[in-house]
Amino acid sequence: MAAADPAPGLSLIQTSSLVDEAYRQIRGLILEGQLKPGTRLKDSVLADEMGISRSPVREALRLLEHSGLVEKSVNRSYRISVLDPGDVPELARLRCADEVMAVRTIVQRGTPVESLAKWIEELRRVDGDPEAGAAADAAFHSEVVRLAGMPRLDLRYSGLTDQMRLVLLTGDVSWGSGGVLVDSHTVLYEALVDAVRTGDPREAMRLWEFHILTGMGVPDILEPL
Amino acid sequence: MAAADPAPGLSLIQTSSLVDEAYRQIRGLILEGQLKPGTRLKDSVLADEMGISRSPVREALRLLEHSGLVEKSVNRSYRISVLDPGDVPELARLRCADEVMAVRTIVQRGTPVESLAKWIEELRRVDGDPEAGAAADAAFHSEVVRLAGMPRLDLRYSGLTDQMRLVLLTGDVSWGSGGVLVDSHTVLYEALVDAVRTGDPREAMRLWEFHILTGMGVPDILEPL
DNA sequence: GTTTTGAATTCTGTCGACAGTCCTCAGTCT
DNA sequence: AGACTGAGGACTGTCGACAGAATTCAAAAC
Repeated sequence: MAAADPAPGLSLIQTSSLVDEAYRQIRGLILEGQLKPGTRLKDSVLADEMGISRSPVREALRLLEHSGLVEKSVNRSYRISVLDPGDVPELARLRCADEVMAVRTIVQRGTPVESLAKWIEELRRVDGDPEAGAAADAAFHSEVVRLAGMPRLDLRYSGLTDQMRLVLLTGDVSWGSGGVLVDSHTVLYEALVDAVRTGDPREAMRLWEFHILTGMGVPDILEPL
Repeated sequence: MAAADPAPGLSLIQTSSLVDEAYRQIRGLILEGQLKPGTRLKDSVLADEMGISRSPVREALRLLEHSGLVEKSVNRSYRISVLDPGDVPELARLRCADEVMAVRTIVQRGTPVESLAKWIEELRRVDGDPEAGAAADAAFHSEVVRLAGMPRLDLRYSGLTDQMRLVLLTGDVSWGSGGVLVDSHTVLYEALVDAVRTGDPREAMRLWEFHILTGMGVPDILEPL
């Protein structure tokens, strides 16, 4: 234990390990755009910059590789994954599969969905600010997935959002910046509320998928449900 | 570089790293049932048994944790994950989401699906042998996912099958052992062929989901598509 | 001017070591 | 007898070191 734990008081809960810390930091660097896709990542450099040794950094990089944010071949450095627009259709399909399953599960169980309203609110509040709009958009969709109460779905969906953020960082593509964010999500929300009330998820599923596919600019990659 | 590489000839292609080797071996031990769920895994012991040092073993364990086969808390050993029957519904939902998306994608693209026939064949050949039947069953479904041509889907589906195998190892649950494996899969196969011909995946999706849910013993966790 | 070559440097993969924490288990107290 | 306590050993988290492969860069050849 060498790194600076700035909490001198009672830090009972072990501030997780250096591996988790390194993972968070490197992931942050990538997703904040401070390191561009294709950049080479040398574990020794990263370890130096973070003031820790290479072992935890290596484990963190291995995890990032597993979740698709970095790539590597044997005896060769890690590189930040380069996700072109060509990867968007697959990501869109996976996202549809996950979110639609979340919607179905919520409806099947009759889960209350009011917690989504605050994100509609937020979308309205930040209307016009693309940055904040995208964040609220993402939060809305993550919240739906969370409501399904499926921990493994949560996990893989969050990996998916990371990869989508990475696609946007290539710069050749950008979606969802329309000014219709509020309206579009309001439709989804009301459809979900209806579906929970009636117990029939079909219309909500249809709308949800249409929303995702058009939002990501690939409306034609799937037959309508 | 200390471990025995038993290939003395021209091993040009680096036989991957010790991390991958450790990952494969430990995963094998778990899924073959040689280590029961809940068992404590000490990296030092594993490293000793494999004749390598702890570093690669630790990275491998970290990866296994990420894919859900082992669990751990800080400063505490890894343990083989204990997946009860209570985890089956979530796994079934995730499996439905993935396989149904694979079917839709195949139909949308008109991908040829003849490669599935050989697994129907195999199912007929091994009829009566539960072991081999389960293997052919799994192979059939993996092949469908592979046919969708989505690398990320492949990856996460294979993680899913690992977890399903782990559930079976608790011993409290067992599915799919009916003698109807051949018939059931033949129906799926023919429906998929039809769907590809007509371009309408709906009936195939319905049947597929029904097959998965009943096969895993949770027929009622989703409204029929 | 461009390409090739080869040595120096850098980086990765793996190892052994050390400090701190957790677990074990025998001994003690109620 | 059962619960508590406290050494003692065992295991994890992290580090620095070393060998081998990859990258770099400058000099030489075309």
